[in-house]
Amino acid sequence: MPSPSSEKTKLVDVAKRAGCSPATVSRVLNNNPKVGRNERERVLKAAAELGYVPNGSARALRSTRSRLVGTIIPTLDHAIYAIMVSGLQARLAEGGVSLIMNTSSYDLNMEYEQARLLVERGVETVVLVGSEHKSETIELLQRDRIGYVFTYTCHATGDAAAIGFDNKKAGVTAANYLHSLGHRTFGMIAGITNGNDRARERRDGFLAGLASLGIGKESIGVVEARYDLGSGKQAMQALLQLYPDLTAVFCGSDIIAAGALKYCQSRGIRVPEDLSIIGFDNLEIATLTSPELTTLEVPAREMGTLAGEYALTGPEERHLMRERELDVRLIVRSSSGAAKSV
Amino acid sequence: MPSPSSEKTKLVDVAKRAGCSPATVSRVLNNNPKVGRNERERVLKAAAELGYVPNGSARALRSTRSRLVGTIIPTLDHAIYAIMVSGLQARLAEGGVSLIMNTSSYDLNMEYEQARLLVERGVETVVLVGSEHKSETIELLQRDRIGYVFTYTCHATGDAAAIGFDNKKAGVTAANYLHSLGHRTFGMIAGITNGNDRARERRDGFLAGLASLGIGKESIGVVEARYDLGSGKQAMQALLQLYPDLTAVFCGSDIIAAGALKYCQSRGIRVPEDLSIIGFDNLEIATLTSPELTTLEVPAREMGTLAGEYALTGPEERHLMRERELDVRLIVRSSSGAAKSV
DNA sequence: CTGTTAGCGCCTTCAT
DNA sequence: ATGAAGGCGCTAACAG
Repeated sequence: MPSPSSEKTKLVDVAKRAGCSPATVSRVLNNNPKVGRNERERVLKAAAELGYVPNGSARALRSTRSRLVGTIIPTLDHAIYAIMVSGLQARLAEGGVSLIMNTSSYDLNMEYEQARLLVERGVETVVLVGSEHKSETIELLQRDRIGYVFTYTCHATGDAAAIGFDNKKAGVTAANYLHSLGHRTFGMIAGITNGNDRARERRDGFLAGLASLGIGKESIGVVEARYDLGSGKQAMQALLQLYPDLTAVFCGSDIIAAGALKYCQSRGIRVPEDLSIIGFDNLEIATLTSPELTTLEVPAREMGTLAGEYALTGPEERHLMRERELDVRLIVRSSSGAAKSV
Repeated sequence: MPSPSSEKTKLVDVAKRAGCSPATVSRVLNNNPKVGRNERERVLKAAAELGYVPNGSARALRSTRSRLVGTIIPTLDHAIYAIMVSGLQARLAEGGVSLIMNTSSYDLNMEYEQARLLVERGVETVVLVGSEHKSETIELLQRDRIGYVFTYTCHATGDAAAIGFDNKKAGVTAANYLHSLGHRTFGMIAGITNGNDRARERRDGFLAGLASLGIGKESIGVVEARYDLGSGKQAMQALLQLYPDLTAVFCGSDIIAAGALKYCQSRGIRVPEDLSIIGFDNLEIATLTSPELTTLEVPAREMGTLAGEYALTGPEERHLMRERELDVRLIVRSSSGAAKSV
């Protein structure tokens, strides 16, 4: 026989020590109100003395409540997602729920695989980014009656809830702002739009906004870039090569904008005198560059917190939180300015 | 076509459809080699047709293999941790293991609570930051024979493995570098050292390095700051107020350095002409500032990847990876320069 | 190679 | 308000 101290203590052990039945211990642990005060205290004491830690798997198996939530984000390398997850995790922890975190590398097939894993782990809710997903992913979730929320978008579809903002509207805001500064020739460095509805909608919103201001396609150049500094630089170079006349550039993220800015500085293009650049996200980096970046603020942490709130809300009351649109504020700093008068 | 039946399909259902016993299905699912090719294919086909997803809780309960790993980091808001987690998650995903992520807000008591939750979830390994933890936390893990790894440090203690770097050595490197530039009066903006062995060791290493170069305490000023831009600014202000003569400042992180730099710019202090500033981490932001930051590169992603590797390694072979010291490289950019000759 | 048997630790009726 | 008993879905023995 191994020494008794090396065996994991289980619920029965607590029951023995407290001199009651396993059922009573279980009730105490689950805050079942109909347990006498004496019993309750004896159980709690026994559990503490034994250093009892319940077995989550057994609990989940028996009760079908796993107290697990999953999230699949494109990447943790970009603060915009890390911060959302930060808010999500913090809120879930308050409710005693654990978060399983996965990344998809912006690949919807990979997202599906990760979703399968989450279902296997028995998560009760899945927090997704954007509203574009493989139909298999959605079907998988629906089949197992797992709740799911889209973030970074406010379009709820099917059983999904959505907690986010209107990317299209944000694009329009950027268009209006730059146009109001007198600009008439525009560039956009969008994120990769393939499989990314947020990037696509931002771009479409920007184009639609400009169109309704009477700006024709011939006055707008669009390129795409990955979300990193180097890609931002390259994209800016490509953009200026194709459209040398533009005086204002809207970037799909602050990282891209920072890269674009760096390129301009390396070529002696003055920002904002020669060229206005605005970003998207309002991350900490937006205030690190010189000039500081004008940008659109994305409520990343709040989306996470609210998604956590959603996950902690019982299935009955969830429908009340089906769609939540948060504001995207324009933050004016010094990377944007009036167009040079002709 | 998965049948639209509302009941969740379980292993027995797959067995029935494949015309074999549950045990065989289980074997196939677990890649047990002694299953005939025909059987295996029939099972796989049946599982796919039914859209079968195994129940992780039941598996974990029965087999004591949860395929779950947990991590507790101070915060996700700083890229240095987000990137480590990114590497960790990516490696674990390759092995079909899920990651439960928790944050402690640099609070060791909170870390303990989160550790309890992880134990409850049945994680097989816990990835921690630093080597300073409550004894209760360590005991908890040891009692349940859960493997644990320290990161951002290379001091393995007790049952812990360590995958990281030598913070003290890094501090010495900073001291040597700045001294070699001719500086003789130094400042340091350390991270909050309370409950943070990494911050403490960096500071101690810096001081020790200077001491062995013959620099007396009276020529060194030290303040502490939280890891954000604003705190960096304030700390720089405080430091210069207390020690107006210093010509070189070592910051505990790039964020702090960026804040310090911003403060200098706002006061017309030229960097590096009047003052050299160096950071720590080599995050993307280090190249966003003007001038770009000289800094010490922390192998954040690699630590995560290796910690994942450790977690995927069987208990028998783990001892081979008990201590792993990675290099911290000095990255010289333009925020540091020679001391003004007197 | 494949099937049968017996639980893993807990919660949840159903009794009392 | 408490106890007794059964089984959640799966896998590890053991047979054959």
